[in-house]
Amino acid sequence: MDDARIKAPQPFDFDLTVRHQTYYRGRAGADLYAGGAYYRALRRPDGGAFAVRVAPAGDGWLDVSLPTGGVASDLALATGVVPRLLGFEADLPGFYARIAADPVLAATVGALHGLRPARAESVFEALVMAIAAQQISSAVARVIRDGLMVSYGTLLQAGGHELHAFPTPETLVAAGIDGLRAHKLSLRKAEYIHGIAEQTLDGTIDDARLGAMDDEEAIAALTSVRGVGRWTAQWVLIRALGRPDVLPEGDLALKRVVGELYFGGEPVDERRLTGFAMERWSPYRGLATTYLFAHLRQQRAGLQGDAAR
DNA sequence: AGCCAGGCTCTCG
DNA sequence: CGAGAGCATGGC
Repeated sequence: MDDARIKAPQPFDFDLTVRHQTYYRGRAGADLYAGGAYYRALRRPDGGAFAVRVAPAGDGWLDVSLPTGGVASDLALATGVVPRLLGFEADLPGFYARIAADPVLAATVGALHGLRPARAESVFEALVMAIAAQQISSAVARVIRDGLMVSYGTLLQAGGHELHAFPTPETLVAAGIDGLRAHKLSLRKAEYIHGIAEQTLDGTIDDARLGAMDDEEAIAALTSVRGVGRWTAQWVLIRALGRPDVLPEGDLALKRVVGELYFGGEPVDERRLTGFAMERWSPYRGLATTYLFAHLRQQRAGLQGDAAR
C-alpha cells in the first residue's frame, strides 16, 4: 500500500494554498506544484529523503502517495506531516469572523478564501531560509536559497520532476563557512547558518522544546541565537511553528503594504503597525500577515502576466 | 551607474 | 541607551 487519503478541514483551497507555497514558477525550496499536484521532499528521522505527492481527490479529500517509493514507515510519516505542511490546524473561520469588520483586509481575504498558512518542515529549515532572505530582495533570496538546495539538498525524481529535500544540518556543517560563502551569502550570514546547523545538531535548537513555549518565550529563545533577530524569529514562529498571532512588525514589505492599503501610500512605522494590528487583527495577526503577503504575490504575478502579454 | 532590497551584529558616542 | 557602518548580489 503506497497510497492514503486524508480529509482536509474546511474551508480549504488546495490551489491557492499550494500556489502561495510555491510562488515562483511553481517551485520554492523543497516544494513543487506541477500537474495539479503538490510535491514535497521530506526527511526521515535518520536523514534519508523521499518525496510525497498530494492531489485533490474530490469532496475535500486529498490523495497522498509516494512517487519515489520508500520504506514501509514513509507513508505514515507523510500522512502525519502533510496536514501540518498545508496549515490544517489554522482557525480560518475564527480569523474570517475577526476581520469581518476590517473592510480592507476582508476584501483581500475574500479573494483568498480557503488559503491556509503552509509551513516549513522544521525550525532549522525556516531559520536557514529566513536568514538567507534577511535584508535583501526576494529575487536575490530566491537565487541564494535555490543554490543551497541544489548544492546541499538531496535530489529526488518525483513524477518526472526534480525535487530537492532540504539540506540536513550535518551537510551544512560539513559545507563549512567558506562553502556557504561561495553561495552568495555574506560572511556574516554564512557564519550564522553554520552556527545554526551546529546548534540544531547539538540540540540547542529543538523543535519540540520551542513548540512547547508561548510566542514571546520562543522568540526570546530564538533571538539568543547569533544571526537571529526579532524579524527572523517571528517569521520562524509563523512558518515553522504555525503560530497564528505573531506579527513581524519590523518587516519592510509588511509596513509598505499596510501603508498602501490603509494609509494612502507611505509605509507605516513600527509603532503604528503594532497598535493597528492589535486593534484589528489580534489574535490572528500572523494569519493577517500571511494573507497580506499572499495578496502581494498575487499582485506581482498579475503584473508579470500583464507584462508577458 | 547607483540605490535599494521581506535585517543583524558590532562599534562608538 | 541610540545611531550608524558594513554586508552580498540581482533588479530597476
